[in-house]
Amino acid sequence: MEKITIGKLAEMAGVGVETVRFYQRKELLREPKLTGAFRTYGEEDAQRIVFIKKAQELGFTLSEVKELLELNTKPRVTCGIVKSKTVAKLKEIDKKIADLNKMKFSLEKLASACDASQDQIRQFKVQECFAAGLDCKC
Amino acid sequence: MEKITIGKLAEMAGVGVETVRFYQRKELLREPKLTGAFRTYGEEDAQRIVFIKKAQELGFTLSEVKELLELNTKPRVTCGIVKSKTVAKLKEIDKKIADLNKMKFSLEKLASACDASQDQIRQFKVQECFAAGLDCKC
DNA sequence: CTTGCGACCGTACCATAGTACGGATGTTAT
DNA sequence: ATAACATCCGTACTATGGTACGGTCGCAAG
Repeated sequence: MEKITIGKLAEMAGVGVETVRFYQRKELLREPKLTGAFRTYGEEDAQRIVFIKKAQELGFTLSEVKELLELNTKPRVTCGIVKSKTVAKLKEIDKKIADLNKMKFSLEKLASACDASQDQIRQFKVQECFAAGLDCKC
Repeated sequence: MEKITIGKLAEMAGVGVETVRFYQRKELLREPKLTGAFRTYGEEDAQRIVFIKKAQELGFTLSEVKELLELNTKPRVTCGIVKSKTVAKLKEIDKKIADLNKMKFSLEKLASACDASQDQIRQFKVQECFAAGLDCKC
């Protein structure tokens, strides 16, 4: 079998060794079984770290990521809770997507204003466009 | 005209007074003109703060937000630069949207697994689903 | 068998993004 | 005019998410 040490794991996941230990302290990663005195990891630990980094880039904090990851580790008895938390996370995600689309729309306008007349761009104000809760009316 | 003090501005934007001063020190907000010894703001400053908060929630750091905001404040001569920076930001945004959609897809699977058989949910692993760069193949 | 690399541990330090504090001064309502 | 409140400023403190440091110990190759 694979014998993934902490150093290999960190390299696989594209993080530092200290980050792995940090995530373990924060209980984002399980404490792995020991081979002798050393921790031994599996492929799934690397996947988990990659997920954590992705989710962070999308604006989730580590404790939110923890919640996300816990959604599937709870036993069957808490199925209703998992369901409602999942639905709540889905709402958050939809909101993020909607806001990003508004931002995208505004930036696309900026890009095409750039292409067109040089006067137009002077009129264009990103913050006006994004303003009032990212509701772009310009 | 409106006479918006720092306290009113903070309230309008849903942040603390100290946060406004902090953004000024970071040059995310202009230093406003003074009415006597006190700063006087406009509606657009509140909009700008709201934009900053939104963009942060979407995973942009303050210095990235600063870049976004600077896209429209540069003079005409830098139009080409503005254009290429805008396009770069649009790519980042598209990537975020794509990742959020993958996350959404996985969570929707989790939600429906919750509804269906109780055995199914035990099989479902969010991290497997999200793994390998959020490429969900489950 | 020893030397050297990697893992072990706790602790300390760092950047980012605020938040609080405290003393001075300005403004407003009674 | 004086109390009450808001603003001014710099400085200090906080939480989050790591990153680095220094010393010890285990393992494997020469």
